[in-house]
Amino acid sequence: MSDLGARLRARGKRLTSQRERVLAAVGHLGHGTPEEIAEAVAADGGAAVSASTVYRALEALSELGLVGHTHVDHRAPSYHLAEHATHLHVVCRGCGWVGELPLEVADELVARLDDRLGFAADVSHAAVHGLCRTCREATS
Amino acid sequence: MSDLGARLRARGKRLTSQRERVLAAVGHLGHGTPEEIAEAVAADGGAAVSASTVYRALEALSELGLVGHTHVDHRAPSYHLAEHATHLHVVCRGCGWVGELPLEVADELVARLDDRLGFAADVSHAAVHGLCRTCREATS
DNA sequence: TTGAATGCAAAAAATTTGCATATTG
DNA sequence: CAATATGCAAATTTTTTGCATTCAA
Repeated sequence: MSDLGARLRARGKRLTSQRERVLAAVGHLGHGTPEEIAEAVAADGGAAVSASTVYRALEALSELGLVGHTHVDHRAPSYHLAEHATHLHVVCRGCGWVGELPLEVADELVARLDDRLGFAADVSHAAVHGLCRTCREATS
Repeated sequence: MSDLGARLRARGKRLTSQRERVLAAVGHLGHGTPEEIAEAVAADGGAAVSASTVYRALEALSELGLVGHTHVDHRAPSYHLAEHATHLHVVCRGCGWVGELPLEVADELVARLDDRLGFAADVSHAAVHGLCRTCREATS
């Protein structure tokens, strides 16, 4: 992966310590809500960053494609590094159960999106909703 | 698909006119945020329902598996009928572009989830995030 | 009846925005 | 320097809760 500063500059943005720290925190946490990320940043030794800066940093990093986010639980976006080795979340609408699966299960979907639209899908950490075996039987 | 009242009762819940109207509004709208759904319900001729009731009704209907929701734009869950004939959303993290594709592109993924977990995935209206062709080139 | 559901209004979250000030390039 | 980013605090927006009241079963 290339240099953060260069990537930011390529988009007319600037490299700041806050952005570096937010990015580091996301990588360190694996997954985290904006609030958790803010806490992690505050705990890295430096001064705390304001909530708005965390939001703005995450937005900037998302535009660069460096971080992504998912809505596993509906209230609370969870951010992660785009390149983080990952899984796919499977969320049950009935009981809230959350399962994980290797990304390979979505390989074909990703390939099709690339073929048809030239779209680079980031399925890592994506959440697929539905009903788990138990709820599925209970609801039929 | 069975009767709404029976389904609710099977879960110890009750059939109310508000729940019927919320369900009807979701079906009529196709897609809608809780707020839009509340407006649609208010416009159906009956009395307006309170926001909290809309939230509670959507939650109840989701538990039954009758409605689902997606986060196309991150702020604002969009609800839809689980059975509504639909598409898959493709959302670009860079520019916000939203595309649509037939559900078939995810057939294999759905089949795998069923095989491996007995999970009934509702990929309809699901949103796959990533970078569109344009942003992809701009960011590389 | 009896417990579940509703309506309201108040309370919480979770974000976003305006602006003066500090920084990067 | 000029333009972008940050910090704060205030303003929004979105959801959730407490409770008295109403309604379904």
